[in-house]
Amino acid sequence: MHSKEEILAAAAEVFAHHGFRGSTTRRIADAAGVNEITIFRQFGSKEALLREAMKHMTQSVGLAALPEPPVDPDRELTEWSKSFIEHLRLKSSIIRKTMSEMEERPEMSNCATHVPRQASAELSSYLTALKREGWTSEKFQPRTAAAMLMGAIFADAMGREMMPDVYPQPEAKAAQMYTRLLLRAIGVENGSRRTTNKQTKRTKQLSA
Amino acid sequence: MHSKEEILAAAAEVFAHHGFRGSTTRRIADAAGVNEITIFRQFGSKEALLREAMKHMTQSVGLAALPEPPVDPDRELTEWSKSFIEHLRLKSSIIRKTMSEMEERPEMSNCATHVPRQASAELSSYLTALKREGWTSEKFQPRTAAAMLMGAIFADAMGREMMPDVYPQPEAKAAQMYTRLLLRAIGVENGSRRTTNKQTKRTKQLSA
DNA sequence: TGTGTAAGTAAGTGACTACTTGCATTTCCG
DNA sequence: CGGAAATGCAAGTAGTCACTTACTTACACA
Repeated sequence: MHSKEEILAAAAEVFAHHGFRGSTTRRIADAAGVNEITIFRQFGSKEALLREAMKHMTQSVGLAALPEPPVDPDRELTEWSKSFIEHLRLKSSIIRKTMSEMEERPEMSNCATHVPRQASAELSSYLTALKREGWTSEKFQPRTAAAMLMGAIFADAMGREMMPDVYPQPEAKAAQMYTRLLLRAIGVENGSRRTTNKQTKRTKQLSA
Repeated sequence: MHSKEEILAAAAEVFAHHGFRGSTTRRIADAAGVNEITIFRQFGSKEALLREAMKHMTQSVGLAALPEPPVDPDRELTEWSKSFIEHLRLKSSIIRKTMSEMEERPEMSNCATHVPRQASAELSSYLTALKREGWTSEKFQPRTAAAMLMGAIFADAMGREMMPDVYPQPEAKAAQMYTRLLLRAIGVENGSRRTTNKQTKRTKQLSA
């Protein structure tokens, strides 16, 4: 009974280091401190185990929330970016493996898209709110701006280890620097609102 | 003799689809229309073959050049971004595989970092030139801005296939949209220079 | 005390892997 | 034409892979 969780954790760990083909049932069993047979009795096959391990892992992810409506865009977005980059860095190995496996094992990576999809939706709606509430002075598509910030953060988290000289220093400030650039791109400055009377009816109702 | 090139091409193709462990010598030989033994006689081992295939492939990459000094930043940067994203999309499979293999086979991915490193260096120096020549109105670190644009483009090229709804539409305009956002972030507008007397001595000499 | 269930041990199956050996065939070039 | 180099074919080696079978041990619970 206790072994099921351990096997799932071990499978995720081994997969992160060696990919699907490198995740032999022997290695997973050793990592879990369990007999190889137990794996087959509990999960039926290597593929079923790794599928379940994937599902199990994506459930326990929590991202910093973005407030609705925005109050302090610079602070809020920076915090969000930091928590996002931290998450990506922690899981960078497993993300790289999953991405490389997506053509041969689409079900696995489909389940892995859940976190970035949700992050993208939240960020997009936050940027839409910024626009609606009059914080921005430039025209932009929220989805494009969101993809740009998330893309910069993603690439940093994936590539810095391999090419440290390409990414900004210090590593700890990178999320903040990308966030500042994005805010300037959409015309948000100094934490002050451009206009205050741009709220929609719905928003007025909500804040009333 | 003629088979050597075909084997290298086939190896790259198979590696792009199946990764290192999935690139069996049998599969590569079949893809190249060659007997499996020929591979061992020509390259000695599977690892040596894939190493050579990697080197062979990275040599034939050409990126759009960025002029020095900048003349029309919007046009030039957009063209550069387009050629960069096109290159990444063409090679997205092999890039994903190489990235996922970097922990287990560092030599291979070290050779793969050559293109992005060079692109980063060129873009950074172009952005530095923009600053020096007075095109920009905002403070920024060239390397950070370069990482942001390249990161957005990279993430788009890697992830759009898996999550099309997260990235801007239409696909063909994505590079341009990221470029515009970056130019606004660093304060370049309308193709007009902010100041004209900010040139350094060296630049004046060159233009004389 | 007896029974069911989860776990372990030992051994093995067939398929696939990288790689080798020995020999026949083709291709090219002087 | 002659000889060397490149390539193909058949067979095989030693190892690993996922997965199975048959049997044993440990423990919970009634």
